[in-house]
Amino acid sequence: MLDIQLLRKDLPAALAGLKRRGFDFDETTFRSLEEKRRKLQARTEELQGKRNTLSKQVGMLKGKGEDASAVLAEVGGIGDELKANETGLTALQAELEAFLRVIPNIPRADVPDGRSAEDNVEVRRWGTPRAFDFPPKDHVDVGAGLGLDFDTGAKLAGARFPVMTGGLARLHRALAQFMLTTQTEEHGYTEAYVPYMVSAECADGVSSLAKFKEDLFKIEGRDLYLIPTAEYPVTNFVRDSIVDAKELPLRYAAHSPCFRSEAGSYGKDTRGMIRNHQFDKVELVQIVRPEDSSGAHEQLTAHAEAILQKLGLPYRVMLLCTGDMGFASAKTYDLEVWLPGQAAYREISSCSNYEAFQARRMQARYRNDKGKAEALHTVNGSGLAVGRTLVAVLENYQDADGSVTIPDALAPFMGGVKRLEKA
RNA sequence: GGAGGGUUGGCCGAGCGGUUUAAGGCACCGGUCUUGAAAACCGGCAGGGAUGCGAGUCCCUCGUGAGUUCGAAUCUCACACCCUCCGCCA
Repeated sequence: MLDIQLLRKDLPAALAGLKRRGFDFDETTFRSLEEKRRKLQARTEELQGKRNTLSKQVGMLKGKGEDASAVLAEVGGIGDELKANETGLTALQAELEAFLRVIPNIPRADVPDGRSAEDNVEVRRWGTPRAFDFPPKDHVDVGAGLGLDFDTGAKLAGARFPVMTGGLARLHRALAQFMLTTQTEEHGYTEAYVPYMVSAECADGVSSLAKFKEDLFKIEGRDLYLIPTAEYPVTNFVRDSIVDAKELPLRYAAHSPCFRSEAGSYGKDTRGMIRNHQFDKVELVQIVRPEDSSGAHEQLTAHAEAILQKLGLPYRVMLLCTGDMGFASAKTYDLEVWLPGQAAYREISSCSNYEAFQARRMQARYRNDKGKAEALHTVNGSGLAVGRTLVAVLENYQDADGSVTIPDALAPFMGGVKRLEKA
């Protein structure tokens, strides 16, 4: 959520920022709501003040045993108008709040303008794609003989649910373990185990539930949603609280399954494990002072990159343009891993700085040096998406005979298994 | 599923219709004292909002929402959440 003070004090600046990402801000509605609110609030507070003053007089008169009927008659006349004003004001404020909560974040100045992924900017590249002396297969074909089974997944739950068995399932587990261990032991994150469902309130704290409800799986009859990423529960650790500045920065790494309805992506990436309803991810979350978020964002991105480097997977870092960023983000880097089967770089991690946008939505604050409660900044990113990393390993480490060599970094987690071979 | 208890500021905790503009303590900040620190003492200290150049003034908030009342943390109703015990159960 944007700072309403910013909209009140410098609307043109906010509008310019929103325009960069192609958001059509309804200025007429906003100005009209604000004007109505201002007038109604002033009148309501005036009446409330009057009622409070007179009621206190009643108490004083009665305390002294004097007659209060004149004051009672006066205050009685306020009742109806006050009631109507209060009701109207509450409704108006709710309307304003709802209006504000569907406005996206303003991009940072260093985010390039653009309309779509075409306009994203490559920041750096790591590794050299391997030269194959045979035509590399994609992960579906490589995995077919190794325990990757979409037919069984479809029988159990429908399309976009993978089943893995044997060494492949082990590799999947090893990847998650490797990521979590690296992030906690080498990069200083605190491991977190979290609920895989969150309330509507939490969901609306990290993104806009009103806007993106269709992307989530809802639990029938309950105010609970399956999490699309561990960012949802972890970021909400600080919801409705004022964190002691001494505790900052907070840094958490959480491994969880992620559930996404993928509504609107029909026909996209229907093959394989690129886009599924359920996948695992190790998520990195940093909760920091405002002045530290930019540095934390770079650092967290490097922490995600470290996983790809240790696995020897070539990748590039893309700075997303204004038109391709997520709703809540002020700046986002995507990591794209090289997939020989597609001969393309594909997203495997997304690292964003939300600045105070999420913190304001969830009332997450800290006490600054002046002793005032101030909105925190939140930064997060995948470190990494486990399913897509498995895809990258299968495709990059495949051999001509259909087997897959296990990257050295995974050795401690594979119990001596060095290669996955067809049964 | 059944029974009971609870929800007050950053934290703990008093308060059960009008000297509560929410006592007191802890934490935190500033000061006195001290070689320095601790202790002690003195002072400050909830959040959000309206308005004003400003000093300030005012409004809202005691889990949430309704209700009673001139006036509600306090009384009534509904709901949510937490805790304890019983049952069931990985």
